[in-house]
Amino acid sequence: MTTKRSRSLSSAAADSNAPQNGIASLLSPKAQGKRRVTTSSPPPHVGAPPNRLIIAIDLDSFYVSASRLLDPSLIGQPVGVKQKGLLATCSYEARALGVRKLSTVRDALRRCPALILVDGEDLTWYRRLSAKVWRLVRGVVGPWDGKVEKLGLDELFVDVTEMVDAHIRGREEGKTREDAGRVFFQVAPDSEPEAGFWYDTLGKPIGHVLPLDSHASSSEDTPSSTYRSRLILTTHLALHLRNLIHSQIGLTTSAGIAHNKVLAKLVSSRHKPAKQTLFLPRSAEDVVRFLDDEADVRAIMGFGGAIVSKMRESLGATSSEAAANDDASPPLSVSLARKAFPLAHLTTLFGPRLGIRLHGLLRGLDDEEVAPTPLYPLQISIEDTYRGLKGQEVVAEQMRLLAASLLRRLEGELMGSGAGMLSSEPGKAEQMEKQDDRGKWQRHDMPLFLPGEQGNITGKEAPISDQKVIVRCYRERESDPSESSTWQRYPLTVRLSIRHGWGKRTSRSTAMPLDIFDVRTLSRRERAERLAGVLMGLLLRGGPGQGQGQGQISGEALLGGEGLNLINIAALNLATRRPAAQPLRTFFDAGGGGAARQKRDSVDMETLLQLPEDIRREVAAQYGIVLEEQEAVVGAEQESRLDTGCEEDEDDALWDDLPPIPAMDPSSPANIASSSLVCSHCGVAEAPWLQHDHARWPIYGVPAVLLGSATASEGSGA
DNA sequence: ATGGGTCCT
DNA sequence: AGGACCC
Repeated sequence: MTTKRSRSLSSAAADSNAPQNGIASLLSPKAQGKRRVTTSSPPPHVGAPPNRLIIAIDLDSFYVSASRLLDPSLIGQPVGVKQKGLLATCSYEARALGVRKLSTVRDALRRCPALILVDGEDLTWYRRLSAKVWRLVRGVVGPWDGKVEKLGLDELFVDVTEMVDAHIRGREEGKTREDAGRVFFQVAPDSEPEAGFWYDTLGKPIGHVLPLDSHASSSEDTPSSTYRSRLILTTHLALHLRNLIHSQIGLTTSAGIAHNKVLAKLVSSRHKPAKQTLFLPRSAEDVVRFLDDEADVRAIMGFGGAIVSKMRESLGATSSEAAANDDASPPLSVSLARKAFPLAHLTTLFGPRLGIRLHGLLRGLDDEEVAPTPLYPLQISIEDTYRGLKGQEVVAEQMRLLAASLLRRLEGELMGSGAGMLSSEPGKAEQMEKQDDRGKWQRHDMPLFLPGEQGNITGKEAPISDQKVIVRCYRERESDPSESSTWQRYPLTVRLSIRHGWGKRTSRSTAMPLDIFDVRTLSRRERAERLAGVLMGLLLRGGPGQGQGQGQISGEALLGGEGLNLINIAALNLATRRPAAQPLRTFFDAGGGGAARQKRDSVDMETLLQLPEDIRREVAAQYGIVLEEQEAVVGAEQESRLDTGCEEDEDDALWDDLPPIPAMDPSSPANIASSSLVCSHCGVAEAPWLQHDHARWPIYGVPAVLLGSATASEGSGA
């Protein structure tokens, strides 16, 4: 995106279908050139590069397969993995006996008394295995700037464009090994025994191909045979990755290969388990025809419950009245959605950005990049559900339990020894890790508990009538944290979310008490106690401001009507370095917001201006935007952004080094008007509205008496 | 429904 | 802080 491509405004109204990543991207540059002469030029697309090669990988019935790695006696058996009263997933053997994913445990047992239940509420093992798969794949494609994105625990998106094209370049330059009509695809730049795979040069794809007649008739013209062969080569790479996951980790996968994420994911589920599918359309009509096979728009990633229900509502207003409810009504088909919702309709319902995106999705257009999953997550949270949790002590007790288990997770996932986890060779280290891991896990059989129908005293759970049913739980033996292990990330914020019997979630957040990081001097119980204290404070005494009008979260939540239904605790805002002490929040609230917000507001215009011209005009007209003016404004913004070059934050940098006070330039007259604003005690220049706090809590924003002690406690309202 | 996650507004 | 999406 470095060079600004000249925009040919003369491009005819051509086709709103012609495409960001539709059929234009299926044409080689050469073919595009030809097409440009005969018809009109496709709108220049600024953004996702065309011609991407995307693999979507799906781990087959992941919870079941992962459980089987821990407990081989589950192999070949009907297995259901339960979370509370539901089956999160079940084995294919169970499905053959009539068990359905997401059915209630009671239903499943009725249909299949032999069903073996596995506890899936503690995700530790699944999370670890999932991360291992991600690291394995990233280890292969990473060196080529390949991107690997995790979606949930059991799906990956992989962008292998660079990797495949590098191979093809090497092959054109005669740098690859060939033998009897076969070529070696070397997947690691300089591996000792060459890592990679052989493929034949006949150009036959591996696995299934859609649309069905797509590969049979190989007309030479459109789309370009080069692009087709790149996709076909990608099927070999996909198989290689899947073989790797199977041999190194022991999981089978399904995969889809296409030129964008949405289509790759769609085809990956067309042939299931342990199969792969290539999407190889010859035209935009092929794409649309393929999508029209879907009876439910919800199959398209991006169409969720809220969107579909809003669409159905809007449809019901003009056609039938019975569209009110989600569940009972028949699904909205892709073809109906496309015909009934022209662009203007979608942008009216959902705004320009989302509207345009959905409009594209209905035509198979998706320029969303594969976003590499970072080494550490952006947030870590735990939650549990209840049946009307009431009473301050009862709630406090649960809070302690949840706090302790959050701390266990933070220690497990955010502590380590610096460079430890990176790029281990697939050979020994992985094997060691594998065996190590599994030895520490033990099975415990617990009686089955299900949410009770009749109100019970704890408000939690009641055993179902048949006491003989057991649930297999797998737990890791706790091991001592090694001496060299230190925090790699520090969550600066903790957020409490709750749900009452009735309504939606509400949440609020505050600074993380810093002594939870003191693993050497404080026991987990002690640290959990402190965290739980902060959380109870959040629950009881309303929001950060004093006179908050909407304090629905407080008081009555503990005693009133229905009690708590859900508690979720999240650790977020993960910094790379340990904060010195509690930051002054007011400082950031005052200083930080403005520039970033402005930037974000301008994004809408930028994306609007990047659209194909006809769509841009249509949306602009609908919103009364004068395009010429906006082009000038955005252009100026882009240039000034280059000038300043000071990007600043990038989340951690802001928080890292320093207590916040020096972050504001004290020498700037705009900020500090007179020397009377310099603190008489410590000499730090302070904005007027902070003088009071600063006097109470010099420098670090905590009371001075706490600075000497080993652990500065939270400096919140004392 | 569950026990998580992501990004956008 | 809440809402949408994903699994």
